[in-house]
Amino acid sequence: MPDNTHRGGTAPAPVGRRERKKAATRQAIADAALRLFLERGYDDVGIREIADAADVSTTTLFKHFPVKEALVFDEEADLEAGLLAAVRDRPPGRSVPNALREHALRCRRADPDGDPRFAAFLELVDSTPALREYHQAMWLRHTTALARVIAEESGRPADDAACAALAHFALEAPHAARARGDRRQVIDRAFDLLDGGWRSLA
Amino acid sequence: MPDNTHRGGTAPAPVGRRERKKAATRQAIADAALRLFLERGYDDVGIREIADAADVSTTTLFKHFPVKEALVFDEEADLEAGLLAAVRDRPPGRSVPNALREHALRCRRADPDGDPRFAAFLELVDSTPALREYHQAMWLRHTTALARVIAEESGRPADDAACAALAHFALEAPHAARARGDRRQVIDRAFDLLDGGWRSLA
DNA sequence: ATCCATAAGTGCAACAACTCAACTTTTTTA
DNA sequence: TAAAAAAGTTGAGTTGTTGCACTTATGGAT
Repeated sequence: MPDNTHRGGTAPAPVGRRERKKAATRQAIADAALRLFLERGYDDVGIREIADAADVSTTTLFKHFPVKEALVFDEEADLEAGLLAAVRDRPPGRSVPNALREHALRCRRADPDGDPRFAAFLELVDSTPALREYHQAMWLRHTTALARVIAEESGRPADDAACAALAHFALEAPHAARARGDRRQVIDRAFDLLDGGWRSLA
Repeated sequence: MPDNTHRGGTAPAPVGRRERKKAATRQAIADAALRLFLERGYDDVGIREIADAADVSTTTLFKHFPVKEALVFDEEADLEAGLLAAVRDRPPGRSVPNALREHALRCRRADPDGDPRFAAFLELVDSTPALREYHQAMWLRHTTALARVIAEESGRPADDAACAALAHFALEAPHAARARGDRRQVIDRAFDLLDGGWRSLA
């Protein structure tokens, strides 16, 4: 039995008609959802309504997305690669924590010349508690992968406790700054803390 | 109008008959809930069932507890005092991060000679994702208070960004160690990181 | 002693998110 | 071309949670 069902890592090529159609419905659902959410707010749009708008039954909807929150983070699937690359491919001389700092600052910036839909998206997530929590939980799932890369880069054992701690803290840093006026400041101090501590490790 | 409705901080004295009865029903609900949860697991006990067991309507139940998870953390209300005290009253010469480390280690230890109901409680929380998350979110609500105390103790401005970062990380440390065999190790390394970083701050 | 505003509690119906089981249609592959 | 497999539908059910209209008890003021 030839296995053409798996998509090779980053390759987004849907091969059979089947998978193309599946991807299409999925996209239709996600699009309808995001449109409605942006129009009227996350909490004021029900599942049924989204399903109707995408011309799909609610059961079908839940076959594509496990929970309501997931409808929003459809595209945000592969940020892990970028995260790990930020550590691995950092300029020589830059410490691991500093590489993570730079990535954290670069990552969630609604830069003014990008398309405004992205800004609206960030605003939506940031202003909806359920989405914030879901996103953060999603983000933390990369902890072990990040810890492993840090271990490699610093010549420590793959399951080193210090690496695990650093990884977790680095991923939590943006969350620490939430709901404060001086987001940038807090993130900077947070990584100062981590950088100093990391250096002081034997 | 005399105000006898407020309870002075830590004073658990219900004065009027009314408040006594209210506290009684609340207790009855919480007891029934915890008993059922321990018997059959959190997810396999419904709200209606708990309400029945406590001989109360579901509406009444939700007037005492905002969400299902809150039924479990009835007594765990005032841990903040202990947390802040651990920083303020630390032995002379001990750094703030180290005081927090000690508190973290002391706090969530199901010490073997305590009553086994507490151990069962910890096991329940630890094995139920919904409860873990709720508990962590609850715990993080002390961030600002902790940050303020740290600021006082270290002669920094009350809203200092570094203090906010340290406070958040300290409260996250136990969470970082979750789902790992070497909890103790990770917590220790985490606070090593914070201690080293904190010293290296100008 | 009594009256009344208020708060606790009830019953019931509803909603939203999600699940389940049985069934139809389409596509793949053997 | 037949059959295995996957996508989708339908419809009814479960669970946490809320709203509404209503009763009962309590405590303070008259």
